[in-house]
Amino acid sequence: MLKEEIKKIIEKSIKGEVLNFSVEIPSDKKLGDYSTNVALILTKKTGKNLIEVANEIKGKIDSELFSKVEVANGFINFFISEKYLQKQLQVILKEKNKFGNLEIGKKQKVNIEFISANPTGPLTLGNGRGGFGGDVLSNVLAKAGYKVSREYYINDTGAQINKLGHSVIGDDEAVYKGEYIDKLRKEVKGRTPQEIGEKSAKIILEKMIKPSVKKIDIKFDTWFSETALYKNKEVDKTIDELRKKGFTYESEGALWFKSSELGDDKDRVLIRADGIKTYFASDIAYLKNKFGRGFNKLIIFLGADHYGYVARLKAACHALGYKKEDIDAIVLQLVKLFENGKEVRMSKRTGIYVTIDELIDEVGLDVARFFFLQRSLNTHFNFDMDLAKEKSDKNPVFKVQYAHARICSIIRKFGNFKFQISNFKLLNDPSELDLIKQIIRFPEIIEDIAKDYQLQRLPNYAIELADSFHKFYENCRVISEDKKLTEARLSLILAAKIVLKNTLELMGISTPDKM
RNA sequence: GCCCUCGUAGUUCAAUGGAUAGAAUAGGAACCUUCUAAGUUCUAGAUGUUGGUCCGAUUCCAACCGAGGGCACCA
Repeated sequence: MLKEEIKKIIEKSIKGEVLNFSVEIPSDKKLGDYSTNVALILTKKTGKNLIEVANEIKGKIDSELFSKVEVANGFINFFISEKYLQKQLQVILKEKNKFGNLEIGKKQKVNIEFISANPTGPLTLGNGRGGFGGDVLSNVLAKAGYKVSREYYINDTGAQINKLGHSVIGDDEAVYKGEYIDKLRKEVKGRTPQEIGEKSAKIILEKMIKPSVKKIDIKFDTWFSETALYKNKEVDKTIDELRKKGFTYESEGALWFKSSELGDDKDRVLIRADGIKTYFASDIAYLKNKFGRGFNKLIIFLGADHYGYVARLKAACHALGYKKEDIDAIVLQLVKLFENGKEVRMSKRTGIYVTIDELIDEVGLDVARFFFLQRSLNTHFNFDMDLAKEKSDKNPVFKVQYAHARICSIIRKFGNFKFQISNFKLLNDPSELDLIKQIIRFPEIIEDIAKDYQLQRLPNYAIELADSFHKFYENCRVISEDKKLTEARLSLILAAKIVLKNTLELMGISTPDKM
């Protein structure tokens, strides 16, 4: 990666100094393609004159990578040489859809658990947010060299299921409402609320949740049932282990976990006084089960309303002898629903919600994915269906897809060709070089997301890449009388196509050949 | 009361402590005889408040104001 290479060159020129400097892309193109603050940091440490230090470092930098190195305002700015950029095209055309594959994951096994909505009703907007996030993060981590497994945890036993049973029966303990409950009432027969609840949960999972998951194009490797943890006695075994290790105590008839000793703000009940095990008990067993399957890292998507869970999960993790750092909890803020400018409280219990299916039917999957992914997961999200519908035709995803379609159209028109590396030196129009600069950023985007999970980098990058292509398209005609130039430009747009496709596919968005 | 998240153009969102705060939409003005105008070019417009740290703060710290969430023998 270019950024890494530049960093190494700088480190060489300041040998002996260990500094936490950065290399970044400046906001203004006039300030170079990449820039470093190393002189500012070094000056602060040594107290020497800034300009002198910067020039001294600049003097030691000698690389074919740069056409120009400048000192300005204490920053050292690098201008990438045309030769280097032209050479990169070859790399992309050779690697094709493998371009951007990284090895930072070192094939470590990662388990990503997301959605995991209770089987008590349809998937809603919030589940969509988590669903797209989990799916795309999985894609990115896989690209970064991790072995990724997608998992959906089904809470198919316990209090919620009992309440579902009551709701289907329609007695005074009913909590869930909606058409699907009325439908289940006609279909499901059973002796007890528990039995009816369990049967209903199965139907909801198979007939509602799984089809919705398929509709938003997510494939889970594992659908993990909570009931299985009880059947295999894993919950009991886990509680025993905690007991033996001295992390539990009895009080007022209940069994408690000493989570407060491990970073949580209070202790938590594992077995209630009435003998019923809490969800937390099975969640610990589930945690142990996941580590037991050999995962090096667990990523868990949680809604903000489950935020309090993070501390106790980490406490449990520690108690069982695993490292807290091996669990990454991603908390996503809730989606608020607006209608006609007013907030409407979403709740499965009141029957007021927007389902995933409705969203996809209204705006389409590509728009929905792009729309959700553009927002950071920890920002509060106000969703207005009318507004979303109105704006969906103007969603920037189309601009990105359009760039891909335009490229396909040109290639269709010209037909097959073989690229000649020697022709790449003809690519020296500013818009051509800009496009190459955008294209080669792709691996850096993957790396950044793999590190900080900020998925919105992906749609943002996609827009910038598409913009660069469209500008190139306006400035340079691909198919012309000049055979060599035509071939060079065809090579360029082919490389752009590869990266556009890679980017869109990571987001789970289609790549149309025609629009 | 304690804890977490958020507050940026009219609107919806970006911005590893960096230079003139970016996009997209909505507004104003241009560009199709030329590989797709779902595009391009120009224009106007924003960091809740008050302090602090720093050469430099949207970013870190403190307080305040506003919004959401969490602090159960609920999930």
